[in-house]
Amino acid sequence: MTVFAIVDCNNFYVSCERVFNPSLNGKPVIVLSNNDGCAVARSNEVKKLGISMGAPIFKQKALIEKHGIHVFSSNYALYGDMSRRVVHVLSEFCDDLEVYSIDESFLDISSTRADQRTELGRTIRATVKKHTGIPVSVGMAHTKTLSKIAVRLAKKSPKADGVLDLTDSKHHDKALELTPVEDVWAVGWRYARFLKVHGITNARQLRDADKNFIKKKMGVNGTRLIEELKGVPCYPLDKNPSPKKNITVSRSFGKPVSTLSELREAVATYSTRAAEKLRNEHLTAGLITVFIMTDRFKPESFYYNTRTLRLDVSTSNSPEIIRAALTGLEEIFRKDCLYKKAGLHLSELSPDSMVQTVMFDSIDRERSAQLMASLDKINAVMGKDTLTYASAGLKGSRPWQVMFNHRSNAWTTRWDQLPIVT
DNA sequence: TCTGGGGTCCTAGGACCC
DNA sequence: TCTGGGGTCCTAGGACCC
Repeated sequence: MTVFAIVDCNNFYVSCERVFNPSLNGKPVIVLSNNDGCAVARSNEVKKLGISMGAPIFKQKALIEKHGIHVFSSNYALYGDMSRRVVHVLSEFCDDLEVYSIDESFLDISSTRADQRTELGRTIRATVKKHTGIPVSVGMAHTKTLSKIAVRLAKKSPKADGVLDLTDSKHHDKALELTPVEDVWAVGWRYARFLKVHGITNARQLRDADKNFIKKKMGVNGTRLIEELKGVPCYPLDKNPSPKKNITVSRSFGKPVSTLSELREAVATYSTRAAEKLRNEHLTAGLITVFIMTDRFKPESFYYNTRTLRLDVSTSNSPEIIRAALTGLEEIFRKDCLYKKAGLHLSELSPDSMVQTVMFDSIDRERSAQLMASLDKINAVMGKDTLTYASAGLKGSRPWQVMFNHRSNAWTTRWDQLPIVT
């Protein structure tokens, strides 16, 4: 029988900040979303104060001051790099590894002897800490869902001390009882509300609930969830994630904008980023959807619109994507609106080796591919945005640009921001 | 629910076909 | 134009994840 281990980084973004600023250890720390909007990572000290995940930060001002909470803007360059380092360490323990998210990986540890599993967990924990500075927790079980329950308890229980083996079903009743239903993987707040109304408040009750009743509300995923809680695996380890099906680039603006020219700059900038993502994945897009919206917390004046355009030939060429996006933008732009956010989705993605060209194609695809490759290379070597498109506007004169008022340094990915040992 | 961004999967319903 | 069953494809919307 398969045994999954999930390795989960504790308070990941906060831990990354602490690696490069150890004086933050033991202190309350929050990391914010883009535009410094809401809390996306909290240290244990902050969790105890009752600030929840996703809490809008402007509502927490008083608490922040009272407790001297250290607040950081998110620094994805740093977190992405630290994440790669953690995965690198894990890959030395296990070839069968699925990188599930920026701070979680599943390992197939079926070949480890039962009486050595906890020891393996401890070794993984110590090694990741030693090589990266990041504290992790480990949960083990016969299904992914149960391993998530195990890792949650591993963090909470002082006795477990960060590692919990939940393969033995004799511990299941107790563990599932200790897990509120809203903390079960695949149960969001809407399903949680529904389940509680029907008297299901913990994972044990969910496991023992009537399958058809759950299926009616939650569909096949509900059925799978119950099976997984019973120890029957429905989700295998996915070592090679299938290629992306959509690419989205969107941002809330640092300040609301009202003019078409500012929106054009923003949309051109996002288009450039989206095209880079495509090329990184060796994909091309056949469909592009552009959208703009005003402040969604002001329903009286809310405006949202999208336009979808089909590209004649599936492409990852920046200028073509910019052109299509701007065409769509002009169709949905409305005067007298204060826009808060814009973005684009790319879909109908296919490998760039399989592009179907049309007869009488006006673009020299080979040449433009070479141009894009050179551009990506220059930006990779000289720094992001060394070469950009004029339509994206000039750096420094973009009022719409995202605000990061509390950003730490990109300690590991930028030469000018390396930590200095004194 | 809740003031970010980037994803995935599932389902219901409509259009259209034979 | 309606009557019937059965199927596919597409899209929008809803739910979830981190």
